[in-house]
Amino acid sequence: MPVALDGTDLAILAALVEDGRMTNAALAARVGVAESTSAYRVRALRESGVITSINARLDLGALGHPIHAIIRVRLGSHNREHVYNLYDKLVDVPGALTVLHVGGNDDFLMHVAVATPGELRDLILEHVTVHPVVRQTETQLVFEVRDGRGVLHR
Amino acid sequence: MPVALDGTDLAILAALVEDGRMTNAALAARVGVAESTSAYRVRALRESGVITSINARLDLGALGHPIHAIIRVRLGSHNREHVYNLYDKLVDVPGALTVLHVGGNDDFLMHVAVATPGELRDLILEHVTVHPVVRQTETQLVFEVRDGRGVLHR
DNA sequence: TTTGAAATAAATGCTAG
DNA sequence: CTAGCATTTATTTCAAA
Repeated sequence: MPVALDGTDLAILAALVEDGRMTNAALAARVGVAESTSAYRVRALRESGVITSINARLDLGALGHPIHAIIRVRLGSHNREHVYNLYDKLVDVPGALTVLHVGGNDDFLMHVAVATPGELRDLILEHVTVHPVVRQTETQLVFEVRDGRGVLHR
Repeated sequence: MPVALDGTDLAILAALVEDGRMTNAALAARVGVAESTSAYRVRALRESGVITSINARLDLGALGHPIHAIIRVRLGSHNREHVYNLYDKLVDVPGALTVLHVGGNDDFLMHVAVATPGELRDLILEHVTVHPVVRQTETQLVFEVRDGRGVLHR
C-alpha cells in the first residue's frame, strides 16, 4: 500500500495535520505552488486514501467526560467469530475513544472517557465484562494524553 | 472546566468531528441555523477550547509505517522531575503517535508506528530503554485500530 | 502535472432585531 | 444570540503549456 509521495505532498500533509482547516490559499503559499496545484494535490491525497479524514478534536473535559482510562480486555476464547463480534461491540460502547486489537497478553485495549468513576465501573460491567467471551479486564487510569511527533519527521 | 453547551453546539460538534472540513454553509443547513449563526458558534467553540484543533488524519501504511505497536514503559524511579523529563522525551520520539501517562502497573503507554520490525527494536533501544529511569518495557503488536463512538452519543 | 484567470461558491463584517 | 445582506475572500474549473 505505499504511495509515491514527493516533497510537496509531504509538506501538504504536514500542514494539514497541523491545521486541517487551513485555507487552500494559505496551503499553496506555504508549500510554494499555485492554488490550483495545491487543490489538485489535496484532492489526489484524499482520493488515494493517504488523507483518511479531517476531524475536529474536542476537549472531553469541557464536554463533561474528564476521566480517561485504558481497559485491557482478555478473552477466554479466540474463535474468529467471537473476536470479531466483540470488536464490533467494543467500538460501539458509549465513551469509547479508540479500541486497539493487539497481540500479546491482552486482546483489546480500549481508551475510554467518562464523567465519573461510577460511570467507568458501569461501562465495564454493562458493556465489556457482560460478554461471555471476555475472561478478564484490567483498568488503568490515564493521567494525561499527549500527541507524539508522528511519522512526518523532517 | 465544563462549558454550557446547547443542542445546536452539540450538533455542530458532532458534524465537525465527522467532517472537520465541512463548509460553514453545509454546517448551518445541517444544524438548522443561519450561516452567520453557525460561524459565530464555531468560533466561540474554538475560542473556549471545546474544539481543540482540526487535523488531517493519515493512512500511516501508505506513508510507509504499516507496523503499529504499544510500548508499555515502567520506571525505576518516580521522582517528579524524572517522570516529566521522560514524558517530554517520549513524546518526541520519531514515530510516536500518542503517549499516555497512566497509573497502575505501567507508567507510560506509547502508541508508535514504524516501517519495519527492526525499526521498532531500534526505536525502543535508542529512544526508550536508553533512559536510565526506564526499568522495563513490554511491547504489543497492534493488529488494528478502530475509532470508538466517542462521547457524543445521542 | 502545473498554471493563471474566469466563474462559482463560501466566509465575513455589518446592521439590526 | 440570531439573521439578512453586502462585501471580501476562497475554491473550482478549464484551456494551455
